[in-house]
Amino acid sequence: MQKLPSSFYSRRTLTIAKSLLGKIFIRKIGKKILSGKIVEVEAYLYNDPACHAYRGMTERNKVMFNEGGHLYVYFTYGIHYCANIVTNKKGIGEAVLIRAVEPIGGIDVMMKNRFGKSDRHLEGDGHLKNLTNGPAKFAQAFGLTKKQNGVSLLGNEIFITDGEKISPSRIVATTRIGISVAQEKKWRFYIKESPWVSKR
DNA sequence: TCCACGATCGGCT
DNA sequence: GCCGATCGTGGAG
Repeated sequence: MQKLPSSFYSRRTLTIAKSLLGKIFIRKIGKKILSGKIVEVEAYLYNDPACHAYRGMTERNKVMFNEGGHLYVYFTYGIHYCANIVTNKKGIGEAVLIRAVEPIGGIDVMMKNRFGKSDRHLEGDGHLKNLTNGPAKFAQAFGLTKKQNGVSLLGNEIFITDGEKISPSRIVATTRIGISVAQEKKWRFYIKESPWVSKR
């Protein structure tokens, strides 16, 4: 499958958010290849009070001001990491949060990253569905931490490829989760009826 | 320098 | 359904 080019990431953030659904997020770790189909995202725009970049550039959010096509990973609640795709042109400060993926390859590694082991019995539906159905769960399963903050998605370690084409009628737009401002904006997008979308 | 709080998750009631 | 964990960040002073 084709790696998405820089032109994919330099468009309008809301356009990118919707077109990321169905694409394949890939991380290579040594010989292992972790992959998952993106099923749920949220968009964060520069003039949006819920966006980390809303108040301008800081030490934490400076990666968001790169040109689209970089990974922005941040630490929150003293425990979790969340991973975003930086979007739009250099200096703007926008991103798309990956909220959930459908695991495809490297499930044994994801199991180990999430639960500390990869025994076959853990691959029962309970644990499998709980693997990547949330932003911090996805980051943990794919081993994304501050070390990956700022990585280019045009390189060979972490990138996104073409996947399933999702028709507009299968895309649901709703309000974003877990924010205290700009709660009216319907900038959370997910694939209708996907079992891998986060709860709530 | 200080301190309130967060783009969450999992365990407990 | 609710609540606690746990700490880096940044806005306030």
